[in-house]
Amino acid sequence: MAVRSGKSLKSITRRLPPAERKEQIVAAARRVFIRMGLNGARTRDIADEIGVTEATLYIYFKTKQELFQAAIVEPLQALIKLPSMKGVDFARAPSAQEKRKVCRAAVREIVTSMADVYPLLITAQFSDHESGTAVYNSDIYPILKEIGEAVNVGFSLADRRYAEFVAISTFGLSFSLVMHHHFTEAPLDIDEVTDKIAGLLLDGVSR
Amino acid sequence: MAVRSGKSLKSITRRLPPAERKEQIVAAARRVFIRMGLNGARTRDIADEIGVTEATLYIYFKTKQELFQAAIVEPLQALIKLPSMKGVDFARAPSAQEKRKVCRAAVREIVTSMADVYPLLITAQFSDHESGTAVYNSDIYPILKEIGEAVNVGFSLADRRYAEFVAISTFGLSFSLVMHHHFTEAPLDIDEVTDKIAGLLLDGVSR
Amino acid sequence: MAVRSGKSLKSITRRLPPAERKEQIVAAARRVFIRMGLNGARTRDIADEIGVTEATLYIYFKTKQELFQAAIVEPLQALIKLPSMKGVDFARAPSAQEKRKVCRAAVREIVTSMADVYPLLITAQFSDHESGTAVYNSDIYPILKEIGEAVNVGFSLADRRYAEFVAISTFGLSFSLVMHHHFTEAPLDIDEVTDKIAGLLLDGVSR
Amino acid sequence: MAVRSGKSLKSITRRLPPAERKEQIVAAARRVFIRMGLNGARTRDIADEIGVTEATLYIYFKTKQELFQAAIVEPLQALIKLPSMKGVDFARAPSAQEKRKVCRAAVREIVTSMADVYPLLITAQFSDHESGTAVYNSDIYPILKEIGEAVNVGFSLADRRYAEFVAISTFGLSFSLVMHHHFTEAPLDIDEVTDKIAGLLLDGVSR
DNA sequence: GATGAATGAGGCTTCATTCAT
DNA sequence: GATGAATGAAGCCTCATTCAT
Repeated sequence: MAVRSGKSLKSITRRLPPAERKEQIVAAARRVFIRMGLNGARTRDIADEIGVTEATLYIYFKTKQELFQAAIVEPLQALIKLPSMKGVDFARAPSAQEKRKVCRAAVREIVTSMADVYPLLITAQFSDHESGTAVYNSDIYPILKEIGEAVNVGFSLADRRYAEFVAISTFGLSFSLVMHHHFTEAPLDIDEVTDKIAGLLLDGVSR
Repeated sequence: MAVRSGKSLKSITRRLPPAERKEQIVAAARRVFIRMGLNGARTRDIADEIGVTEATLYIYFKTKQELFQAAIVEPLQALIKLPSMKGVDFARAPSAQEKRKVCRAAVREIVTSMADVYPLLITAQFSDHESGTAVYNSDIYPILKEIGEAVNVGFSLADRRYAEFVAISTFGLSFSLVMHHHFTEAPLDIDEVTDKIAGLLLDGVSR
Repeated sequence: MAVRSGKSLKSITRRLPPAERKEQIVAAARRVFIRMGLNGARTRDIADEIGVTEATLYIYFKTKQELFQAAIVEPLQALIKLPSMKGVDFARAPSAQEKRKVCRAAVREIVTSMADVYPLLITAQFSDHESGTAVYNSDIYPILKEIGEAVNVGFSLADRRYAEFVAISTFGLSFSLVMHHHFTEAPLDIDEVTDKIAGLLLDGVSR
Repeated sequence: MAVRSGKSLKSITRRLPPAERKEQIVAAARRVFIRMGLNGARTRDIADEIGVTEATLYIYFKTKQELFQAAIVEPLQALIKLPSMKGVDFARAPSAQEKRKVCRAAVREIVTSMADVYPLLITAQFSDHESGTAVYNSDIYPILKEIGEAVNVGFSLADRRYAEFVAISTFGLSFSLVMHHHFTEAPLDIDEVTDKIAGLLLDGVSR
């Protein structure tokens, strides 16, 4: 009347196809890196997270750094490229009314993206000053510039630097609100936030 | 001019008054923690920075954590309390004109503070998730609430949550601009930034 | 000319007759052990050398030690037994002239053998002191003794110990010359070396 | 009747002057490296040998390699340079009788040196092929050449290559006899060995 | 027979921390 | 008060070895 139980609980996950295992490791690493930062994260913790040994990590990644790259930096770069202001076609918006709509759509996209990107962003950016600087200048800033261009066109701003300021501001607004919700664990209502930010950008603090 | 005996160059710094030495250590630690984060910083580096041995650090601080507290968290808390909206007396500002002035002054204070606080802030906040959360909820958020209150009164906003949004936004605007200047190493013109932020808050993106 | 299906280049070698595969593994192991020593050699390197996985090695050998035995120690023992002084029949050599010839033949055999044996010898002997001692006492020394006997008879030496000295010397002469040619990668002319060694043994340094 | 014993046995050795401790570590490392080879030696074993922790080793040496260098390679180089054939002034030896004496003195020096050098030599030379080759070509071979020159002059040999052969032979004779005594743990009588080797070199196997 | 995935044990090295001097 | 020597604990990584497929 043997029960044929699956050996130990652990063995349930044993022997995964490489692609799956790799993805599982990346996901676990991401969680741990986000929680602890690059230097605070222990390979041991990452391995434990999915019930494998540290040695297994090293079948798929040569070093902890490489795993950090795959778990944090690359996804960040991928996510960041996505929202690029493709749909944000201020120029073709005929009326002021229309422009507000386009602006709101753009803000929504940025906020949505920020919600996903935030944990990766701060992990990549603030794990140490040097690599954070690299990420900002090669990945974040170019996107901000792009947003600036769009804004420039949309609002017919004469001043390049002001356009950049607007882009950075939009980033800062999204960032701070997402950060707030991360730290306080309050839920994040994207539509509400979008409305508020768009309102602020268009008209300032509403009285 | 006496030959100042042999010893070593290092020994010139020997035997400092305790308070001075402690301050020297705190300053060195601050530099290193800011550069490397809590986990990336080595007690060795901190000691080297001022030409003492690691053992000396332990005369003044029981653990690295305690040194982090003294070098990063406490100064952050101190700096953060300072600007609190003491001068920001919207209520008493008679005209709209006057209110703009008061608002601008408040923003200036926040930006100035942020410029000082930024390195401490990200070091304390993003070294690891847990202690970052603690700092945010016990130190940052209360200040934001306070700012919110002031805004609330100043702009006669009915909505508490909107006031909070404005506070967080102001934080986010200052933060992002200071961050930008940190990463790009471009100089930071506080007056210019203040004008832009205040303008944005009061009227939205200017056309 | 058929396209020989897809698979991988590697798979061409798949499924070898056991004896062949085993010999292939032994040969690969020998190369790697000679290059890196027992402790420096990695099972990974041995497997890579012939395009199989490490697991395959363990089908044929229980441990790395066992593989070392099969790849280095056993061949060494086999090679060492071969030359034993079968043809070296000093006793029956009638004239002095004849004796010189016999001696020269014996030296030639030893040098030839040393050329083959040298890499195995140093690998087995110097990988670690303990097992090196075992090999020397159980495999090398007995042969040297045998040579000593032959020499004893051939030169009618009264002294056993002197005969042993001659045997060890012959070993040392061959060893050092082969070693020299191994390290300097200069070619080894066996006849030339034989002549020189035999000359030295028979008459000393020739003037 | 307190015995005032020195705490634990271990603590007897605690806190040594750096130079002393360093020498102690080098000596311990030498022993272990000689026993186990570069790759077989464990830093753990070296530390245990003198009752310190592995961490202590790393105060004095940056890596295991560096320790190997200091414990094996450098002493080897130092010892090897010593015997150089300073006193071996064949040229000025007037009679054949005199020359035999000089030759004997030279052999004695080489044998003595070999007795000291042997363990270092095989450790440095046979730990792995690559670094062994380097040591042979840069340290051993030049000395052999020098010996060859001396021999060349002493015996008025026309042939450079033959002189080199004599040098290598002398090395091989000393090496094999010392090796024999190392492996068999028989005592080594330097005078006896010298006589035999010198005899062999001068007159060949004596009948 | 061979592999591919995985592991346990352990290696080298670093680091925060201690303590006698 | 400061140091210099030392350490315990742990970190990253490698390697021989196993085993289900």
